[in-house]
Amino acid sequence: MSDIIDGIIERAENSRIFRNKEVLRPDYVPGELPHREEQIRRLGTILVTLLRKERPSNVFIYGLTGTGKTAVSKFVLNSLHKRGSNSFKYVYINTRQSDTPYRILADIIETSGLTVPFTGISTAELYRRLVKVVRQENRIIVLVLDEIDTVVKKHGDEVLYRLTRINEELSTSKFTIIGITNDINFVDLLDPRVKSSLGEEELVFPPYNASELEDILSRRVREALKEGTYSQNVISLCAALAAREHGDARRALDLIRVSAEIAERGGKNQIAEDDVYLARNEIERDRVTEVLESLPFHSKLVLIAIIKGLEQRKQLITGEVYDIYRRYAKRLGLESISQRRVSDIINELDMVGLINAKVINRGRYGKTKEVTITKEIRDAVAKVVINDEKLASVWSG
DNA sequence: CCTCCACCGGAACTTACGGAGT
DNA sequence: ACTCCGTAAGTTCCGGTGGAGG
Repeated sequence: MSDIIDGIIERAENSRIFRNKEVLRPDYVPGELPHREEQIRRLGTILVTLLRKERPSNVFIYGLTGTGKTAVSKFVLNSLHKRGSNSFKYVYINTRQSDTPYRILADIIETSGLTVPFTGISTAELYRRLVKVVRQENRIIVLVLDEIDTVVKKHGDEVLYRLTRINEELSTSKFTIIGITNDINFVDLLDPRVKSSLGEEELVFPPYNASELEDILSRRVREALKEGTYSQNVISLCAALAAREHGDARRALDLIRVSAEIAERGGKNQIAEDDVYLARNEIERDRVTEVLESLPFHSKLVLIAIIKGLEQRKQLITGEVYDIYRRYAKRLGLESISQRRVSDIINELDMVGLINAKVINRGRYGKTKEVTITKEIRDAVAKVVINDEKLASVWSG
């Protein structure tokens, strides 16, 4: 057994291309963040008061995915923590993973070493426990809520309101909240009280342009890959492809990492431009696979109905999707879901980026949603679907 | 200018489940 | 044993609604 692992490690150590793969992973916080100096300075200025044990203002951070919001926040907080670890503690929570008030509270409490039952206890009780825990901490707690828009969209802003109000129940311990969002319009959903309290300070992260991305990649790659394994053309290509996606640095890093993996698997010593294109497809396929597997059965069936329907017609509307879905469900001997639910599923599929759905008005012929899908995703779905017996039978039959 | 289609989408409720507290 | 709780998936009910066609 262990020799299998040894073999893998050995091969990893003897990599032809990688020097340190970690550096290219999305959650890696680099020692330098080029082109984000301004944001670092501003966030740092807001948060230095932590070292004097004073509560900093709450901060709101806007910016699209892969513009360095999370990295800068972690970077600044880590740096300050090194200089005064007793004066504050910080808790990072991604609200995409912890997407309910209950989970958020549980996560905060758990950072103090206590365990909280997964379920069974009321949220109100959790607030009580939180206050108790925080009181014992006796220092400032910086709460970083990443992708804060996802909770608010699902569960409203009450959690935020209550968290900002916790300060009033405390004497020595204080909460500071850093809210990170990539949806700029999201503040409009907030209660004015929450809005003003949370937005004491605001920071905007603009997207990187192609040359900035190229610079970022070049620096990272120097650490991550061995010399002579990559050309400037390959870097430029990754940067250009990522720049097309609104300047997403995460995407650029993924591209170069997967390109390197592909080159390595092919036994090559150098990354070619073709590897980058292959990487792009592979990333897409992996994403689709992951999303698809986490979907409930009926959602998958609706997706197949959409794909199959689009093979017949140029465009599809909700009613047509529902009809096709119903036929499939019947063929499988399953009870159908309501059209209302299918409408929601279409929205969900749109949200995770598997399809495009947009509401259209066809005057006399009603208001509905028009659904489309890209060829890449259709192909990726086709490859995943054959692993499920039921789905495969519908797919081919 | 009005009608009316084919849905949209909010809200409240249901069911099934795993677990807590007492 | 019994009651209470959150989550996930789904249902029922129902008030909108943009614009082509009369």
